[in-house]
Amino acid sequence: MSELREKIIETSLQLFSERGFHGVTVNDIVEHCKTSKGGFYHHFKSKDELLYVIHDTFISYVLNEANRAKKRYDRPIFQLHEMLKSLVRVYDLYNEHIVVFNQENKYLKQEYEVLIKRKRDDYKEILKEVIQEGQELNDIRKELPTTITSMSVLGMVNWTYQWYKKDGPKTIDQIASTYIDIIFKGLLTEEALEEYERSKLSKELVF
Amino acid sequence: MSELREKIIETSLQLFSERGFHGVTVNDIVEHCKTSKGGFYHHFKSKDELLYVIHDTFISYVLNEANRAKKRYDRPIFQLHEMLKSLVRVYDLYNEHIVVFNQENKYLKQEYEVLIKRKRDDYKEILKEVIQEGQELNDIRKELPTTITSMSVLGMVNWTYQWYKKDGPKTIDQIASTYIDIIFKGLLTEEALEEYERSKLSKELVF
DNA sequence: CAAAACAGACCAACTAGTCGGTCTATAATA
DNA sequence: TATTATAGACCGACTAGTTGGTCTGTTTTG
Repeated sequence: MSELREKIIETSLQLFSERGFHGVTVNDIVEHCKTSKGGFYHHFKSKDELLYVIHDTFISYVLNEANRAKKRYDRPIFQLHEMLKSLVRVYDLYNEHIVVFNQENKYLKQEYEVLIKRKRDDYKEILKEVIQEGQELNDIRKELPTTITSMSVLGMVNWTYQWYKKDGPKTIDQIASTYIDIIFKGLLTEEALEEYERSKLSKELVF
Repeated sequence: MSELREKIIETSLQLFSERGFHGVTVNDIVEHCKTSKGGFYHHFKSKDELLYVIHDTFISYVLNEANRAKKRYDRPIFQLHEMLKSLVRVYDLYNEHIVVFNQENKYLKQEYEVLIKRKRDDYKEILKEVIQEGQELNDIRKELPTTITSMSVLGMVNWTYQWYKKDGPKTIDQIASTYIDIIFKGLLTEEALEEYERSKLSKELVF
């Protein structure tokens, strides 16, 4: 990987997350990088491609994490636990990517938008499946509508991009465990919740 | 209120929510309205002011609803119940406003941004207070960190703008009651939850 | 008739993207 | 080894097009 290419991504990540995609010109980026238009367009076809690269980096990462979570555990609620943990922990790795991802996705050019949408939909589908399977096992309350429930969970976690700061008063793991606490108490059946509490004590699940 | 002014707002609401603020030009708006630049700038100082008006309409409405909820009930968890209900029900009234509000707030010019931020912060503060008071009364679990909890709740509800469609398979009241179900089971203490269930049966709280 | 409402030609500023060219490093050649 | 050839990385002045906003009228209204 080229050094300049990485520097352009880092810089635009910071600028985009502060001022938004349309609040930053290509000139702004190259000035901050101490490079030139030529340097920029040598590495990227367009400003839109740069936006796509940022989107793809993040969504590919969490999608991969979700698939690993599904493989690592066989019980849906533990898969869910792992998915939530990784989805929140990403904030310490890709905070700015996430801000841009959630803020600017409407501005992706169609050719890129379809690629991102596919992965985004894949992620949603995995989450929905996990919840549905949890319901079939009577671990998750059957009276909850599956789709709304999965969007609730996703919303709660994804909203983090609006307020999370790395140097804030709470660590990302504290935030994650609060989310998981609320979600598991909210979704699980009494029996499953008791079992989950026991497995926490026995350190079967490490945080 | 001028008729053209309303038409401009309606039109831009639709266009902004589809293509984003920067994906719509003033010319696009006036063409759709069958009016002219003169017409537009007679009613708005700038495109930015129009964006502000859209933001303010929505946030002022929900802020007002929150204050009414606080007055109507004296017990925090009932205030919370009412706040959530109104915050979700707004989707059938201001769906497009909300999409724009959540998508384009970064592009508000500073003079407008401070005004919106104040109201937004007011709303968050009310929600946080309600949850804190609920904790003091032992209605809401004391082990939950107040701030993260209130942001969780807000996130879950606010994320709705990402997927809700008026003509979708679920009514807004079904969605609201699912949210409330999950949140109340997630946040309330056992005793408070039992009481809440009883008051639902006795129709003390109507949905 | 005066003031408000609207029309639309026009402008100045800005922006993404281009293109001919340079510079450096490594490989091929003699 | 000395020289030439080639390729990739990068430069920056320039362009073509777009956009928000203005300004001078004209029409409508009370």
